[in-house]
Amino acid sequence: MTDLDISIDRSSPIPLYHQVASAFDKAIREGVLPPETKLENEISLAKRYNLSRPTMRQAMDRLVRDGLVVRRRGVGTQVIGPPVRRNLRLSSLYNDLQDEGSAPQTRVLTIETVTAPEPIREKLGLSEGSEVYHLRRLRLVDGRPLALMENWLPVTLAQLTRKDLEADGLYNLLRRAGVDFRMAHQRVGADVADEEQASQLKAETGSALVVMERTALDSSGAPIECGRHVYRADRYAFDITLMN
Amino acid sequence: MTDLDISIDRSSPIPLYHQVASAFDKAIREGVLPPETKLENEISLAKRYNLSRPTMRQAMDRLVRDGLVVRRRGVGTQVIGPPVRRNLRLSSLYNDLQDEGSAPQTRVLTIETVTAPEPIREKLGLSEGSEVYHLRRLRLVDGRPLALMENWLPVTLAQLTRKDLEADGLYNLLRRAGVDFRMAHQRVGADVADEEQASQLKAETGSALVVMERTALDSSGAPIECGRHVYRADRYAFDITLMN
DNA sequence: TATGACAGTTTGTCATGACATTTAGAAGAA
DNA sequence: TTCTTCTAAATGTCATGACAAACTGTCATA
Repeated sequence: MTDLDISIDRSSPIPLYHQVASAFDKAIREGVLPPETKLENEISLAKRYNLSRPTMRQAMDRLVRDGLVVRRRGVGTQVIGPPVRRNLRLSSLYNDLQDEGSAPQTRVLTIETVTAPEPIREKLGLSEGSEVYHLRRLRLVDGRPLALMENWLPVTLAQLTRKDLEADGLYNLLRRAGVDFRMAHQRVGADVADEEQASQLKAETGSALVVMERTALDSSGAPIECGRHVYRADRYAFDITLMN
Repeated sequence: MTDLDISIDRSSPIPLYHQVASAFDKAIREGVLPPETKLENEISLAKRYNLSRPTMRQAMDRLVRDGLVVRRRGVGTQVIGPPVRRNLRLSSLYNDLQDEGSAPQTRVLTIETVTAPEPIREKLGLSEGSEVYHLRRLRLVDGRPLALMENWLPVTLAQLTRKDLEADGLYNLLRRAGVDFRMAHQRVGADVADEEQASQLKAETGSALVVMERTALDSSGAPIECGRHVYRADRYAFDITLMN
């Protein structure tokens, strides 16, 4: 049972429940409220912070949903522990590498506009004869090849140049062009490197590659982009956390 | 704008907000409320179903969190569409295959208890000299080999026999023994098949394998089990949906 | 015709109040 | 000593009421 000192600014535009939830979130992350700590009951917490009980509950709802605390009827509320990093957000290799503190580099191997080949046309839900960008790029980290990336997207989405693509990640460019990413269907499998892949990735022909295929959708559910990326298996894998 | 007929049973132990949310959930899944349908405002919905507005909001909160509807202040509430299958639940290959309508079979190659090797001891957070089960199994579907699975778990968790393991999935056996799964950290990569793997999986030596490593934790955060599974890449891949 | 202001609409936030359900511990009975 | 019942504590559900913030559409003015 711990008393947590929180300063609540009632003149702030930030909702009260959000201020309280954030303060508890921070205290849990920083270990001020360690796992298994029993929190005061809702009624007394609400009194302590001079809030109504539903407002206090709303703050706790947030923490429960974030997996930081557990509530049991008749018992009380207890800290579970710091949040689990699940890797479920729609991101890009470029952004992921940046988040890790790496400096991703891109070499554009192909940038062309073509009439969408049949499987691409289907994946992107385009009509016959639609034009798409066909991109092939090599991604390097610290000067070392990591992935070969092939992507297809409608030309109507954005104007892309070699220079753009070598300066920033594709998803960043699309976002800047107003594309509204909502979700992506992703499949992770494996393959072995052929001669060209091995050459580009500075690996042995026949070595293992992690293969990721993805179709990204915007908020109306329309496909934006599809692609196939292959990564050196000795340098990359996909981490995720599954929950019950 | 659509009127949805809902029967609410006020004598039922099921909370009112849950009954309403379920009815809307069902209507959205079944296309009765198709994507982009504008729902009535909260106040009039609450009146229609003879509920208080916070109760109606609580039902809508559920739908918003499940990604079925979107709410905009000043505008109203709109159906997004049926839920997206994200594959984020902690499951097992056995259960996944069953869910797909397949009949998984298991051949036990190794079942032994050993003193935990150092990397396993660390992964499972065990003390020096602890005994663990070491399991190696072949999983087949329709008589065709799909995956080679190696798992390690403390002997204190359950009594496992060859017969048990060939009759049911490991996770099912552990659940039946009272193990409380909470989450698992999973990594998906790639490798190439050595001679033994190729032989067991009826594949070519040097062919691509999808590699999944996982450590499962119980609800107290203690590691339960860790394992490394390799799958024929031509037969299996990991599908997931990422959201923004 | 275009822009800005205003009004109406809808969701978001917050409060007070009350009852129901579940849990754990204590007390009583066998 | 063990089992059952009861009580207190805590969360879960639900209601009424009120104000704030964001959005859209309409109207007036330049």
